[in-house]
Amino acid sequence: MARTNDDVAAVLEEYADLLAITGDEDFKVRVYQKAARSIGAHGDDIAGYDAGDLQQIPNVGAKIAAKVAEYLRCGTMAQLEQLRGRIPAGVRELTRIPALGPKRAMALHERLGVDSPESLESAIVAGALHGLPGFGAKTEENLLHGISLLRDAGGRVHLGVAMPLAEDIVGALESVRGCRRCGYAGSLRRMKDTIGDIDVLATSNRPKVLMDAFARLPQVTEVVVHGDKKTSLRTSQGLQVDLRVVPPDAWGAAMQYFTGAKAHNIRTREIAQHHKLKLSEYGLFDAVTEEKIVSATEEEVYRRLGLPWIPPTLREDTGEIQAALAGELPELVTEADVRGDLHTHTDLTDGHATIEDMAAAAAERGYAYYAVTDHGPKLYMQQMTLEKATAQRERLRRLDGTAGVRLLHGVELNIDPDGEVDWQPDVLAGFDLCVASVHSHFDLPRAKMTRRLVRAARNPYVNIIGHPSARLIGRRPPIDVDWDQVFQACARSGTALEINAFPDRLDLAADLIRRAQPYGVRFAVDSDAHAIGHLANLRYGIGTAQRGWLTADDVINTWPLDRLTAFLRKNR
DNA sequence: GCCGTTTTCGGCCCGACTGTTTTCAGTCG
Repeated sequence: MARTNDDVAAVLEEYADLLAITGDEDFKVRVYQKAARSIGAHGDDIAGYDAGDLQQIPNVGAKIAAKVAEYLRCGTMAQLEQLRGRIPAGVRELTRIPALGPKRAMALHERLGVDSPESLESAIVAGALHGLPGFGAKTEENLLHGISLLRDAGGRVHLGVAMPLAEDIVGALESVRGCRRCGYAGSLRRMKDTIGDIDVLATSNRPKVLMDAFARLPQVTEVVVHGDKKTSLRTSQGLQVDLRVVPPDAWGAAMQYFTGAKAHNIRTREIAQHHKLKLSEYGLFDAVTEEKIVSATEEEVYRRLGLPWIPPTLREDTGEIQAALAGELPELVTEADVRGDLHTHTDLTDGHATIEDMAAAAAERGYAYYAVTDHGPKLYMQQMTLEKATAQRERLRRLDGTAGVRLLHGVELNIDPDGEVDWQPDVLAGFDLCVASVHSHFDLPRAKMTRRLVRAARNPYVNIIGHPSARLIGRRPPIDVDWDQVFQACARSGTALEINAFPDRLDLAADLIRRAQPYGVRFAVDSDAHAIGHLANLRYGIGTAQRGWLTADDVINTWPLDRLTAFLRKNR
């Protein structure tokens, strides 16, 4: 969450990796990994913590607390430096090669002096691995392949890439004979903003038929592993897709198992252990008799662990287990709660559809209200003028009410570097709502950037800050802002923060949403649609809102129109 | 190295697949 926590988590992970490489005991490695996760997930910034405070964090004992306190004080830890001295950074890099872990990375380093993926490649080509125990011909081949994969690693993709691919694959598998149920799990079901691989789950009594069909899908470029229960393949985008097939009555247990983040699963399995139970993808079993207790549905599995069903979007081990135990899980906002979209475009500026077509599509989606918010004149290439905006308003008023949708006339203003927007108050007052967004000058220093957003939020006519961090996933980092100041300003002035549902934005991001919510900030989950097809992206925004633990009450476009219009008047 | 609703000692999440093994270690998720 907070920056310091991430730094410390990364340092502890590095320490754990180096311990594993040096062959230290497994449980010790796991303990540092566990502590790293706990600190990474810890709600408060630990920057000012002393060793005593640190020990209050789960899985942080006296020894780790001392090391972290040392790191907070000096910027490093003596013991980490010691390991770094023994193990070149390139050796840790070796473990990023698929199928090469700490043990064999160390063997390569000790026996052959290999200290980077590049030097491993040379060693293999030179035949230096011949005769090295545990490294046969097939392994050499796999390592060379792994190094080339690492070199042009596509990395993670956003939801807009992963979701359609997963839905295509699920659709194809559902039509295979013998397939009972099929669905995606993993980070995709959790609606994480980026996806490293796609996990697909199916039930069948004839797994082999399904596995073979999976391996023959047209998107496949490489079959990585191929078994009866698990098959992994790589697609042309370089994305790995795993298919797991379990017996039909294990659907719930398997879904539970393959949906949660690793940390969430470890927590649930630990809870099972405490109850003298064993939890796996096949079910919840009595640890002693091995007798199966439940497996058919996720609800049963959670219930038997003493927990309510936990929505997939919360399964990150960032407090949801404690909340579930305390009966304090939020009632998350869902797509069904949404009554309208408050940020959309038409072909008057950079949209692709007419105002009539967009409004009809909004009606089709069952919205009660719908805002058209084309760009203001300060985004010069859009050639907007006050005359055009006025003409659009008249056209929209004539359409208003058709098919039962209340049409709102809005605008997406541009926030300039000083926090000023396109028009003066007399013009802004003519709009039903104003979205204001940053579209340029992304590199201002933090203080200036913060002042810019705070000023925009305090503008009595600005109702929503659009895509607040201006990030583009994988292409542009978020702007540097003191978010707490912005959250405070938004809460006080009655300005909502947008959760822009465009899959390469998902902005505000879930961790910042969760930080903003306690300030009393309201949110608008908007599609920012530039075409009819984009309206359906809203689901990604809702997933992000859920990951930020939001309820429908936190989201202004779930409100009835009268409550929304009261909010839009701000305190004017 | 951490932790405790059988434990202050003795445990530590679980299972699948591959490759090099002749029964299993290493890796992955």
